[in-house]
Amino acid sequence: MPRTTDGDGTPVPQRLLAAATRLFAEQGYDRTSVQEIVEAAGVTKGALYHYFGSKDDLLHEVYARVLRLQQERLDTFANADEPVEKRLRDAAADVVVTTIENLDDAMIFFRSMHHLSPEKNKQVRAERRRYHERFRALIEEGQKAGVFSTATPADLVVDYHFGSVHHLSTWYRPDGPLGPQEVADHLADLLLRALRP
Amino acid sequence: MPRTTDGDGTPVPQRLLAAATRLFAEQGYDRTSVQEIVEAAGVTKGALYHYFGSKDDLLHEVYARVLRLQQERLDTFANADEPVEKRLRDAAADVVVTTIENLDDAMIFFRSMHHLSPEKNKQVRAERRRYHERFRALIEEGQKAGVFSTATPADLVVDYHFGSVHHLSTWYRPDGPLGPQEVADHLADLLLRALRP
DNA sequence: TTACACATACCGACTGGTTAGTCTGTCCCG
DNA sequence: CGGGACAGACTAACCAGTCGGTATGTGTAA
Repeated sequence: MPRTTDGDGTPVPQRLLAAATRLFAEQGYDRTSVQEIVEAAGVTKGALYHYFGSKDDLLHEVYARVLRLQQERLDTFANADEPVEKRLRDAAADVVVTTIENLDDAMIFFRSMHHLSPEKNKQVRAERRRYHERFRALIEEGQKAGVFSTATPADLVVDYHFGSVHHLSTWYRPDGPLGPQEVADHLADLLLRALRP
Repeated sequence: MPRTTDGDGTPVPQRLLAAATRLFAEQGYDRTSVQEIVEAAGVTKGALYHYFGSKDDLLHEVYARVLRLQQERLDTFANADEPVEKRLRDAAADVVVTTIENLDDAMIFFRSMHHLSPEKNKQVRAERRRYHERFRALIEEGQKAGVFSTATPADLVVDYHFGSVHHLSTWYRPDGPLGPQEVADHLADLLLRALRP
């Protein structure tokens, strides 16, 4: 029997990633020692450095996972066979829901970018830009079609919306009065209302 | 002659605070060593610990300064003798301008909250809430007066706007195409448009 | 079927480097 | 001459990453 799943059934690399995600979100990247991570995952340093090249690598994995997920979802909504208003609203609301459902990831994402090595940072920024562009294209499409106001540059509108998404990890509490879908509907509403011609 | 102003004319405590602000924004709190700060300020550790109790204290001072400034400005705009739409627009635009003009402060503010000691963190949160409440009151006033839509709870609207303010330090570049006032006008526009009944 | 080689999956003591904060002492001013 | 304003060496703690070692499974050849 390989030790890869010793104890519970989850493979060691995933246990490490999960522990790191939680600890990075709770205490920040720099305040979390590798020792804490391996203890939380029930292994030792040997295991961590067997699967990951560095502590930095672990952080990078978190980013890769989030980016992949969000890009996939955006593409699905953006390419749907629906009027552009609905596609934008659905995409805008969805990113809110998935962000709330992975608040730890979101916290890390926006708070720890600068802890990545310059090289990995660049890579993440590039992927992030792709996401941004796709979202912007959606808005520009609506503007050209005349269903969205052109008063504000599409770029700024995207940053406006993602600012609020970013901010979620600061104020949203699962035990608060609003569920993820409710918040998402409200925020998508605000976006669409701001875009009314 | 006291050494307090040795070299240039700026007093040592302020030189330290300025150096710390810049370095915290550039590299993050944890990645900035006390040694770097004192070197940048042209003094030694003795001087720093003569004026500040800890590295944490230095960070706290940055927060206190930002909060004081923003609260003052908000109060001025919110209590002006103008219709509520104008007061909200002015306040919303002003916070964008002052944030852009102090991007370093903003960067630190939103990225380093969790580095403060629990006690100081609580204090900052409390002051921040006061600010938030004042802003919310403005929106609720407009909603009651019927000039703003009541479709979205005022709380959420505030978070929506401050999310975008928060986000500024991530994407705004002084050498970009838009000046501070232009960005502020656009963002205030988006807020007011979203609030149209 | 057994025996041996080899790889994978880890363990945990150790190292080299860094850091916040302390403390003793010096210098100048009133 | 007393005290505020520093200087700078020192300490105690911590931490990322390394490395030699061990255990377990797998392929293969006699």
